[in-house]
Amino acid sequence: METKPPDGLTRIPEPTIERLSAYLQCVRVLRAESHQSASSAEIARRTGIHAAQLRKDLSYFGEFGKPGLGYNLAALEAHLARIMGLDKERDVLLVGAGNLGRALSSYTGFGRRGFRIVAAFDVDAHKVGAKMGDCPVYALSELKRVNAKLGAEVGIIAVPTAAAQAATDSLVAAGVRAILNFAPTTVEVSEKITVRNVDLTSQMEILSYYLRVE
Amino acid sequence: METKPPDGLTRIPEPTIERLSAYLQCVRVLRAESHQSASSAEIARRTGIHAAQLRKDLSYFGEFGKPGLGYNLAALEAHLARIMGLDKERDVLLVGAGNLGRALSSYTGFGRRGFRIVAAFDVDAHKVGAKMGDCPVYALSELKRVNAKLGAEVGIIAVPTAAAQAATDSLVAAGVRAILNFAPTTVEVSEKITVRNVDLTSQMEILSYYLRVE
DNA sequence: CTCTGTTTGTGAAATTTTTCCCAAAGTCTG
DNA sequence: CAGACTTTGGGAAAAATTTCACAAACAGAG
Repeated sequence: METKPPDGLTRIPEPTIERLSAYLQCVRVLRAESHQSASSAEIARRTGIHAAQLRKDLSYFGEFGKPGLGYNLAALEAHLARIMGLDKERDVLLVGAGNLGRALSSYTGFGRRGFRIVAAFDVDAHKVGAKMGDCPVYALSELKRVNAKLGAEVGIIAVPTAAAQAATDSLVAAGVRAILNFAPTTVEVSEKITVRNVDLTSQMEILSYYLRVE
Repeated sequence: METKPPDGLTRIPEPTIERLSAYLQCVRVLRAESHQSASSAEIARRTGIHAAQLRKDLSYFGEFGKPGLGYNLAALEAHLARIMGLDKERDVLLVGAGNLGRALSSYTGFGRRGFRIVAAFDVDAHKVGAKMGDCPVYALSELKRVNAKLGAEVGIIAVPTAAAQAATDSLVAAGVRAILNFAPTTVEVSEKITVRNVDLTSQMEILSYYLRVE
């Protein structure tokens, strides 16, 4: 168990990043159940991820466990949160005030994790001006101007397919660097921007594939 | 270009299945733009997936292209739909009639792809009896009884974390074989059942990671 | 302080997935 | 119908990711 150079250089595999979030979720549950510490085997059992995988994932970022004891959960949670950049609140812009947009704006899960939807945007003049929950709805054309004040770096796209690229471009022009895209289409962005696609229909289709075989 | 044994045996990589849905989406767009055929390079450009990847993915299922010409889009769409089991309508049960459940029930994207939410379930007696859009809301306890008639094989979980496992168990007991889980937790199911997790908060956390580096 | 239990972190092996590459197949032009 | 292009399918190489397996680290009991 040697010390590693505090390497900020080696690229972290994307699957690792995706699992980190699962570990964090698991650690929170364990802590809520008043556990003080847990072994990689215990976290593995709960998340369905292989224990060696967990240890290797964490080892990219440092040494957080104690042989014979496992991981101190309070410390691990703090480390994971810091690694994921969750140690500060993030303002979020929502584009699209339709059904999905409304549901997302009232979804409490984001807020609990420090993601605050601070403004919504829509092309529909009927929706502009009103509030959605306690989130003001602006005209899409106002996005850049509004965010000049807000300075949000995260955006959510909840518009129809045809409007997705334009919404993306508006967000990027306004300084947003990370986008959660619910439209069932690939949007083009410069490589500096991170986009994650959450295509509900695609998820259904994938389920359908596995249903296929009786 | 030799013929392959019509192998129903080789396991298809999961990433391949996930991409199949993206190809299908792309093919639909191309057809909507009145294209008759397209090369793997064209589809690759549009989806951001490597052309060789596309060809290999398709080659698991047969030979759908013509050298020098590419793929006939009408035929490819039909093949992809059949491969994914999308050649018939699927009834879907929705558990949870909260904000998210309501948004999902009114989401038109599912319907357009042949997924029909036929019934919703909730523990809250206030919600039971009313309709959500044109989808009836039943008591969760009625799920098995209701589905005895409906025979749906797909379920959506849109309940709080604490209720997710119980919702899953109800769905499985009622004969559901594929589940889309929006609760931010891993649910345990027998290996016969397919679960896909769509954890919105997790997606945000992953974005946060990539935002971290300035 | 020694012996027994555990459990970590990590090289190395195994496995999986992606990409390269090119012969074969087909189109198109003249 | 020959020659120039294009594009597929798929074997083989490369790359990425997961899993194994074990020395080293530490706790706790006696």
